[in-house]
Amino acid sequence: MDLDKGKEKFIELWGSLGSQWGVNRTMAQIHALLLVSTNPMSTEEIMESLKISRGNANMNTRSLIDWGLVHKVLKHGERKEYFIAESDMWEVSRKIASERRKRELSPLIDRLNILGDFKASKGNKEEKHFANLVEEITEIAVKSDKFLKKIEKTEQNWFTNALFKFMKK
Amino acid sequence: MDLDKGKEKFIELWGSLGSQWGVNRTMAQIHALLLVSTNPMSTEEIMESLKISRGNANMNTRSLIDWGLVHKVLKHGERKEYFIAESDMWEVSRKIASERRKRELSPLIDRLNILGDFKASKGNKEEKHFANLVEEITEIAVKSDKFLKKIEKTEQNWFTNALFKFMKK
DNA sequence: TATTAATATCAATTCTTTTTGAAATTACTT
DNA sequence: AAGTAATTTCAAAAAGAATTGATATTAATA
Repeated sequence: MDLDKGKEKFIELWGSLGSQWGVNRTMAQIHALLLVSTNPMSTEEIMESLKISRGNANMNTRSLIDWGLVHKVLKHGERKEYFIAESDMWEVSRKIASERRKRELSPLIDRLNILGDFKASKGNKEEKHFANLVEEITEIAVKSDKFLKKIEKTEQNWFTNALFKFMKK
Repeated sequence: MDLDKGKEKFIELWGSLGSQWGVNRTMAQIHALLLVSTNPMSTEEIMESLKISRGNANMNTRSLIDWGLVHKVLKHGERKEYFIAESDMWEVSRKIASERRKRELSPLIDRLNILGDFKASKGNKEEKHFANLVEEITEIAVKSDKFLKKIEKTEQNWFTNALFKFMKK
């Protein structure tokens, strides 16, 4: 497989994966495109490469910036903005974990706490069952949240080592 | 908040969450309904409770069974099938992790390996960059895969304890 | 083996999400 | 401050995903 073919396949792969980590196809494709590119790209170049509209390119590039996965680069003497992707993949994983925690886990915990008002009234079997369910889910959500927060703060090597030990048994 | 209102809120919450873990709204709602219910429910009852069509109820109930999150229950002397949800939430988490690993991580690794043929030809800067990227992603995917496999096999208490220690620092 | 009661299927429809592209806005440059 | 080159916005269109419901299939009973 030659380089261009490889890049193309990679963009395709990353795009189809996007939905798995909470991102639409175009956003994932732009990300992939910038990941494989060795130099910053302009909106025009992104549009051209992926055959997408200006609006689409603009919106999704900005989303990637919001996620912290892509950065603006200004070229000396040029008016146009260029974009470059964070290419340390451990850092990328951290950013995605962080963003999803904020967007998904935190609101979940808030909403579970509302249902948790139930804990007080452990009356009949039905109520116990429900209270217990909410409690268990809350516990898992809170633990996951802590776990991800930890990852966010952790050094790459420390983390991989710890994980490795952990997996050894 | 009274019990029925609580259950209703829970079903709504779980349904809206579904897409985050790779499942459609109805599938998540049926799951929630069976989780809060203290006794097995028939397709009719599910249709009625959630106000959904027979086809929809049937397809999504079967998906839940495929995921291992719901089981068929046969009532003595009755022709109808009833459904019940696995209600130990740690077990539920494990099943979801397991299923997603199989559906998402494994195929990803396969596809990355194809791109990885590149590793051999570390020629110019461009090729190095790309080979390196694919390698890093593969490494993360393989580590995650191992991690999830480990969780699949692990006892609940052992796992939570280990995770707890791990998070302590 | 005919009847009936249930489950499963899938083309058509509805609902949701993404994408387009033209117009509005912003911000350099002369 | 007028002109130009870029970015941003957003209503409408297209694409994609989920749902319906009528029909087909399966399997239990008489």
